[in-house]
Amino acid sequence: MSPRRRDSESTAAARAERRAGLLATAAEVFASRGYAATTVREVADAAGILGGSLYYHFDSKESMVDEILSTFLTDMWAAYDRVLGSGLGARETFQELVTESFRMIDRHRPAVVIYQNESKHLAANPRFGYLQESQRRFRETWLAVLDRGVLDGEFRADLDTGLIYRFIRDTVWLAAGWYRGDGPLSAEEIARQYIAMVLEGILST
Amino acid sequence: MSPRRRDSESTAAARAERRAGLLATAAEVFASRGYAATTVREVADAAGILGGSLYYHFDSKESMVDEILSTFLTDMWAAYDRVLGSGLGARETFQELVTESFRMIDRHRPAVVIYQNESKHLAANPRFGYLQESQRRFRETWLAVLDRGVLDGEFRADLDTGLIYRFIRDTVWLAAGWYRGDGPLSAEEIARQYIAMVLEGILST
Amino acid sequence: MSPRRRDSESTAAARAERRAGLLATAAEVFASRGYAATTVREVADAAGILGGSLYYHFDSKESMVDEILSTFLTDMWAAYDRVLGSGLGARETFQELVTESFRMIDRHRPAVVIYQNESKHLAANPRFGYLQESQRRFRETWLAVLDRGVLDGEFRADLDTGLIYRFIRDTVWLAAGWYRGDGPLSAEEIARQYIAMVLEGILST
Amino acid sequence: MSPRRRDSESTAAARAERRAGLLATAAEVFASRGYAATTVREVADAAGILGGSLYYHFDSKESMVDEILSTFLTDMWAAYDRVLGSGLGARETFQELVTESFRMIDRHRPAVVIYQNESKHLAANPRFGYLQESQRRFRETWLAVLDRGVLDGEFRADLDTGLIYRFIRDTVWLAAGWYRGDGPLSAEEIARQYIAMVLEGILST
DNA sequence: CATGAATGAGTGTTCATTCAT
DNA sequence: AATGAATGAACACTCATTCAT
Repeated sequence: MSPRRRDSESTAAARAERRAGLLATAAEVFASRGYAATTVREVADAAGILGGSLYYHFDSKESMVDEILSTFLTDMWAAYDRVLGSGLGARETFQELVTESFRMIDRHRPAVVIYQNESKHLAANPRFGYLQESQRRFRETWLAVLDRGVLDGEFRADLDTGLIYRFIRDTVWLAAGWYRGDGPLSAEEIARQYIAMVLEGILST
Repeated sequence: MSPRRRDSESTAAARAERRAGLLATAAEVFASRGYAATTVREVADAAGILGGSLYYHFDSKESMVDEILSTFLTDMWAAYDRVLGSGLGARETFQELVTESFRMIDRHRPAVVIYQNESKHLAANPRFGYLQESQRRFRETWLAVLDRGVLDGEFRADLDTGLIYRFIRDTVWLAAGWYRGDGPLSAEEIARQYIAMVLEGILST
Repeated sequence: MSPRRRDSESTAAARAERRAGLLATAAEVFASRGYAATTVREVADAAGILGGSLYYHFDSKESMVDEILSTFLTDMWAAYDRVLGSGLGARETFQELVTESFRMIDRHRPAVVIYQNESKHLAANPRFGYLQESQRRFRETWLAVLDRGVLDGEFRADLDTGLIYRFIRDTVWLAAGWYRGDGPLSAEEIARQYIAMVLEGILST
Repeated sequence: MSPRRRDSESTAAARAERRAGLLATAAEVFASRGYAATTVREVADAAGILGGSLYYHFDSKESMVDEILSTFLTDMWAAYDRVLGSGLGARETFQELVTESFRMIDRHRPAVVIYQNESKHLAANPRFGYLQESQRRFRETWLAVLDRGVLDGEFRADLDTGLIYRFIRDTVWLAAGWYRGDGPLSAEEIARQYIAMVLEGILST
């Protein structure tokens, strides 16, 4: 490795690190104020620079959310695919997917909040076509798990799986709105309680 | 009734009807595009008038959401209070509250969507202080039902009621995002399935 | 006089009276809030009718000021012409013109205030060409009186009459800004004090 | 002085200079068109930039007049206080205050015009409370000078000082409406003539 | 005569974005 | 990398004016 190469690598790495830091800041602000309601200046203020300076790092405000959301979704699908590829039964797959979802909230909380609040509006933009694609796949995945569970006799036969899917999807991601990483409950603990509720119900037996 | 009174009544009624119609239009647009992202001109376009004309009927964009949300909340609390005052046990109260919630979604769908998406940001404005108050009361009400159910032995003793409350709150209102009054499922049918899931779980027994 | 004519006369008279009443109201509002800053609705509110209703009586907001100002100026020039045609000397003419000016303030206070505050801006509009014409004649008249007074030896020979004219013009009309018809001083009393100051100075002798 | 300090000083100075230049332009436009009737775009046009660009330098149209007027008043009171603190008699104080006033017109002509035309309306806004305070002090100052002059026997005993004060106030500031710095008369020359008129009258002796 | 609803041009202001330095 | 000044389109809102009733 020549010093020259060393330099260009370290500057490229430094640049990537700066981008990531700025994106983390932006995600936090977008999540708390809402993407549309957040001004570029607010993001810049939070990062300690001037509004115009952000444009050295990013093409536009839109490209910031874009990167935030796609990073999160890539990570999420990697985790989901790991679960789906491990040959578990419906019930165990259910448990693992829920658990991974809460872990995602733990790791990407601002991104999940943005995803939950803004993806419906953003999806109208062709640039964010992958959001619709991801939602389609998400639905497909969950329905398959639920349907197989019914078929295998693990889940109740009278379930409207389309309906149950919607309830699950909504609750899982909305937890990002109130989850605090520093609170008393770990992501795994929350997942356990949630799984217990959905699998066994809240009635005493 | 003199003709005079008749006239003033009918014009007052006509005015109220026009307001209500415009508010319904505004609610629809706010719900689908988001309050902040919706321009006054878009609302006016949807109503078939010009932007400025809305200001003959309303003071501001803000006063429109205000009226939309407070009308919904007033109606909702009337229904909730009817249930809470009828002396039912925890489990039946739970069922009735959930059912009423889905009926609200049926009757006030756009308002519920707005409430769900925007109330966090709007609540920062003193004018919308009633949103925080309503949320506080909502939480109090549901926690009381859940806690009593645990105490009475109707609900499982190991529930983290604070956590369950959050899950219920999220799912119930988020259903407004996908519910269609003209779809195959009535509000009562959706409520029944939801109640079954939460009370008994999705496992086969 | 036929009853027919009587009717049309009385309605014409009633209409003229209504106009005059509305104009008096408008003048008051224009004077206190400023012409540009006053909305048509404010004038209508003060008159106890709705904004649009004013347009039954007047073509436009502009035509209201127009009528207010031209009525005042017509009255003023009639009084000035009476003085100028009575063959008085420079000093007595001076005294009489000042006295008439203060009487004008007494009778047309709101109009004078509007004239003072707005005529400079209105004069740019061709419709108000008579304002410039009136100002020209006003200057001519006063300069003639001052110059004759100097020539006749009644006024000091070292006066810059152009300068003195401006001072007089400004003070005389500006008095409309603070004069109250119901205050302790009559228009004639104020005129006397003003004349004494300008003619003899404020030094003790 | 390090280059660093040099830089930050020169940019801060450049910024202040730009502000001052824009304010001078704004004052000119406000004075000639009237504050309310002037649009922000007109100010910007006069400055050779676009409407929105003004908001990089100023918070609002209001904050521009605010700065214009308060700068003028601060300067004026500094000059007045210098005169009042120099232990002169009533007559000489009178002469010096008048002279300083005309010098103010010379230096702050547009600001004086705005002050004269708009302060009555602006004073209704709490932000401009200092206008009322300044007017109160102005009146107090002049009345004290006139009253002392009467007491000391320098001014005529039969003066209604309240009335004379109003005349003086009006004329002095209204001169800003016609004074041209490049005209034939200097501020001091105008002051001399004005003082002569008020002190000794215009009658020949 | 007056109302009530609407128009449409224009106002102050915001904000994502650009670019010379 | 970042600044600071500017752009220009868009926004919420205002208001003189119109007109059917």
